[in-house]
Amino acid sequence: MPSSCPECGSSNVVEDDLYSQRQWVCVDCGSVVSEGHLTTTVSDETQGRAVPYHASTEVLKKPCRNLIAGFSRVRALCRILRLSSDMESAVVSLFERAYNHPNFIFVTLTKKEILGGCCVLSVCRQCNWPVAMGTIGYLLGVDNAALGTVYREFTKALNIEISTIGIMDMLESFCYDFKLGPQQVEEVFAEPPQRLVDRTSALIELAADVWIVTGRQPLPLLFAAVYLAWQSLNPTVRMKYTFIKFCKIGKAPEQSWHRSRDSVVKRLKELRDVLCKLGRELPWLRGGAVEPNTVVPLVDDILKNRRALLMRAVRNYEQQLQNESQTAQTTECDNELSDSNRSNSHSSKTPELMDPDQAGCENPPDKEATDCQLPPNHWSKKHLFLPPCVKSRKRRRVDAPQLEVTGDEEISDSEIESYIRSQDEIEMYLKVRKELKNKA
Amino acid sequence: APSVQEMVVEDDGHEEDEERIEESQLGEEEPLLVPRVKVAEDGSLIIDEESLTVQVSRTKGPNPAEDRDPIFERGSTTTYSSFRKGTYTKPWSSGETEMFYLAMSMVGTDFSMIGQLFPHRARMEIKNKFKKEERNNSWRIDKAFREAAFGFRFLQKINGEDPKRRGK
Amino acid sequence: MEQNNSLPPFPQGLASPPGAMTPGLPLFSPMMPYGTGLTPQPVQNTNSLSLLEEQQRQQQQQQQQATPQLYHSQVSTTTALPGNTPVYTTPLTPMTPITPATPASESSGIVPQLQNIVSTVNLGCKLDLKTIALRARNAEYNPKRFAAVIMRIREPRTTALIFSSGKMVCTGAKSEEQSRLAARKYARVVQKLGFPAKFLDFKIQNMVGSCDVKFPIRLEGLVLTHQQFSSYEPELFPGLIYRMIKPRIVLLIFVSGKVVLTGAKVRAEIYEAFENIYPILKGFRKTT
DNA sequence: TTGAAGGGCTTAAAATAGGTGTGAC
DNA sequence: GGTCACACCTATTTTAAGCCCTTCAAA
Repeated sequence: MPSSCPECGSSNVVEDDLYSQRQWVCVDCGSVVSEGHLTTTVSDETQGRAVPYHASTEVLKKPCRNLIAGFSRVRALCRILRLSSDMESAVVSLFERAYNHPNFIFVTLTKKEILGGCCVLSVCRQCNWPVAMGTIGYLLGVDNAALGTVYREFTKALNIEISTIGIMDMLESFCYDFKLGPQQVEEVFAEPPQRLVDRTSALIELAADVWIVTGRQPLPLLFAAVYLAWQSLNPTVRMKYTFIKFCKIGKAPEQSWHRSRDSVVKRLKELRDVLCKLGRELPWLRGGAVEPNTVVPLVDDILKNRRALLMRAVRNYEQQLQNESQTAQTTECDNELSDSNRSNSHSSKTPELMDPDQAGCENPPDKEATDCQLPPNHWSKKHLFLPPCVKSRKRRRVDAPQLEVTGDEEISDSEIESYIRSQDEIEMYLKVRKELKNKA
Repeated sequence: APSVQEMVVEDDGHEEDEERIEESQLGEEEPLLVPRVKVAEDGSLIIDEESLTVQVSRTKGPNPAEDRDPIFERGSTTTYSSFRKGTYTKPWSSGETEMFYLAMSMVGTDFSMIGQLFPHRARMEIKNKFKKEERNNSWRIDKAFREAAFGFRFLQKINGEDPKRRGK
Repeated sequence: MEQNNSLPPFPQGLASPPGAMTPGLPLFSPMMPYGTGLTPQPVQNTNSLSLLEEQQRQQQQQQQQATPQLYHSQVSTTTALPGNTPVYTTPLTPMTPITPATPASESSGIVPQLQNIVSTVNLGCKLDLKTIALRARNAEYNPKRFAAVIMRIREPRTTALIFSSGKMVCTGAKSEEQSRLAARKYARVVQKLGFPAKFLDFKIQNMVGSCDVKFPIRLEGLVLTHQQFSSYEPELFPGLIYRMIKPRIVLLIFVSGKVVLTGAKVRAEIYEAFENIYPILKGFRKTT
């Protein structure tokens, strides 16, 4: 039995028949220890290894410390994320491949560690094991952007099949994360997980249909959908509980939702708005107002009939549009084509956009907030359901008219001289710089 | 011995500190919820013994992953990281904005020096302010540039009397 | 001085936007039609398809078939006349059935707008950056932070990085000509400061364009059928990153229908890339 | 307590280049 | 241990939409 871990020196090495494989594991760093050294590389994983790294002859000598450290780190990650031994083997093998890939030889140690996380993520995705990218980043202690950058390089370099875990893959496990069993919460809060899963799925499907999913982070949306689902399954009691209270009732760890509260709230608003649009189509509600704060009790009915309601809502909307345009006819139509986008004989001059506040204008143009609204015939007006970013356009960029130049224009001396400091200015500049230096 | 994790800590040790606090707090309240990690003094990542024990005992039975039962233990798979480096800029007061334009007319587009004139503003904040003003009030930027001489005289004045005084 | 004044202003080969520069003439795309085999197409190669891939492909094909691409608000495009005259009416009913996607030879009628040009030029002499920073009002120099002088001019509104080697990078212009004019102005400023600056090897290094296809796009569908070109990680970035092989252009595609194109050396590449992507995007519009 | 608003970050491309991280030999 | 050959930080521009943070105003 190994007395200590060769990696971190800890004596906290335990026998572990995990996954019916008898092995010694360092509890502190996750290294798998055997006969005093690491049983690194799953060489039996016949995964067409490009480089037979330090051939099996000199295992102890060559693998540099960072590779060994990397192995224990990826193994630790695998254990934390409860990967099977097969998956862990695949991860380790993949990591060795990635570590020795020419693209990653000279990269920083940080990047090499992130590489380990990428291997875990990649294997998880291929096995449909629901792990968010953010989780890996959290465990590695790196920001998501860094992880994402390395992940892209990694998949490219190793020709890894890009397989994204969709929001639906995450949904079921996500719902089960909430502790809403009858033993865990008051009876009125309790909810069988499967019921929650079913309703949340329906909500997410609806959300996808009406463009709330695309381009958005999955987890805030899941939080919003689960919360709405939970409320709608017993509206009379649960409607008064805010999202945060729900998280506390369901014992969701605060760090999982705290930072994304704002996004969750935005998704909630979007979901409720959509539910309202559908709720208003319910025949038996004729005349009754459906507002975001009262729509939750209708969710059951809405989801049961969502396909029909969706079609009805769209049909009615289009009919209404048609009526409006017929009455308002005659007027000139559709200025879509005049958008800066469209073909113009002199594209860069877009005469419609003649900017009043050109250079040389002394006074504030005080036109300022000209167009915060969409043009009356914007294409988005033709559809009831569109990505929110289309409907809520912020101020249209008033692109200043671009000077049409040949590039060979005369350049006046005076213009150039306006960029040059006079002798007095230079002296003053030096003086100020010196004083700032002294103060610092 | 230089290890991978040490390098990481050097990179963003500050944020690591914050997370460390969060984690230890969490560990105390909900031992079974999440398989936990401890961050050692050297910054290395260590599996919490207790959660490892739990894990081992649970995996004695049929293996979840091998059974392809995604409902089994889900733990922290949905935990979000967000070690994001956000830099918050305090809003510019109108007085401060005036001083920004004054500084512009004095030293031009030397944002580093302007940053030194504004002790509580980093160089990047000055640059972002410039970009924003250029977008929304380009006429003022132009004006500041044209009035460079005036700014220069003003600088002479405040520099001679009290170079320390500035908008803040 | 202006040694190169007599050079053709735009030696890269002038490319008209498809249908844009020829008022009165029918739209015609000077670019290769799609389906030449040179442009990225939905994954068709059968070699090395994993089981998963195969499944995804089949799913996608089903999805595409089920996707009603029959409703569109697009009308037969005519040349836009100068002066904003609306030239067509949107049909009152947007339910006009059309032939399914990929009308290979039809132009989109949309012209990407150039947003940013990056160019380089060699001033051909060693420069003392401290002197430049001291004597130019529009300059900034922090050798500790960055080894170049950052200089800005007001017209064309651009920024330049000037290195002690004499090499210069000019950014921010919205056309090739603007970029060249700006670069010449920077060179003049340097000359005025007493350096024997020349104007050698001016070159456009990168162009960024953007436009709007005016319909929403199912990015999750696009990433499945074009996975070899696409990266879509909504956890990290809301847009889909599409790396087109020919022309070698990277596109950022957003659910809103907005598209950013970058990586071009000449504007024709921007136009060509957009004409390539447009019929693909049309296959993923599906509004509710 | 809740939201709204505003600012700055994320992604892509490309050149420029010194100083330094990184590992093989 | 020095050389070599990479990586990769600082910086510049520009668009897209989302996220995440702070501040401030109504309930």
